[in-house]
Amino acid sequence: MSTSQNAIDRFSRYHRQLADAQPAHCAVRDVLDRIGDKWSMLMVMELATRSQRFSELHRAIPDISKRMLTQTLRDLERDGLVTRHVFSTRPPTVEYRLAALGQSLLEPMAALIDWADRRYPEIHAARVRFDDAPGDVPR
Amino acid sequence: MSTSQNAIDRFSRYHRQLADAQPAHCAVRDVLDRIGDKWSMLMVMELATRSQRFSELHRAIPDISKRMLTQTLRDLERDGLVTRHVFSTRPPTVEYRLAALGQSLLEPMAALIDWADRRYPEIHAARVRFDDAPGDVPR
DNA sequence: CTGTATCCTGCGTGATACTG
DNA sequence: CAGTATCACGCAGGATACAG
Repeated sequence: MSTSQNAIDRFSRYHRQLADAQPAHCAVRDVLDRIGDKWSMLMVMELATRSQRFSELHRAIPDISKRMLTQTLRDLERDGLVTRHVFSTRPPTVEYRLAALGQSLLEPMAALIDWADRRYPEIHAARVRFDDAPGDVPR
Repeated sequence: MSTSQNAIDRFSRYHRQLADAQPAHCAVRDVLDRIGDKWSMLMVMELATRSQRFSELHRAIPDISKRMLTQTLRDLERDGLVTRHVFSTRPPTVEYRLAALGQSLLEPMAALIDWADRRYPEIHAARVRFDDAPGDVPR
């Protein structure tokens, strides 16, 4: 729990700043926002398997629009998690690779995914229990 | 890297299902969505410090509306991450506690937050570099 | 093949007022 | 104190057409 404690403390400090109405830009919030967006982590995981081209990625993740594919890749590139390599062929070839920074994200991400996978039965059970609870709507 | 590999494999399987146009409900996607929402993780971290009442939480996280505070707590309760304890006083007292399931999320969350904190300088630098790059807008 | 440019919609969220 | 009920809105994200 000692490793969690640091994180918690950082959050507390951040919240205290907010309470004092200070702008308080928070690195964690920033990263959480990225984690949170619909496609970024999916993309990182996909590129963890191997470097891939634009259309390969599109095939790998079929339910993303080209618009979002482009935008997500651009954001990841901007943050230094992914690198973009253009080959001057006709038609053009563009390959996306996971940068070292992106690689380093894999470990903590995997920890979270393992948690999700292991705990999902419990979460699901809790949901069923909650939804079946008497006095469902009235509070 | 062996621990990441399992997670990656699970994602690949998930994507393959999607590619075959199967419904493919994914536990990971489910959990990522929760991580992604604006307040859930903030709340879990806050409750990790200590159990708190509704208004204490509101003071601790000043920039959340009562509406979202209620909703987030309800969702967390539904998922079994948080428990809700009502005391029949006047006026009513309600205390929210982190359930065991919620506690178990702390470790992987902390790993991610540590990553965010440690890597933020690199990310920030990458952004500056990207934004200052020549041929900024034209692609 | 690898994108961009528009247009459009829904949903997550905030603001405000009300209640037991 | 601990919520609910309503309204209102921005913007993330989808669909489609076009371009180098």
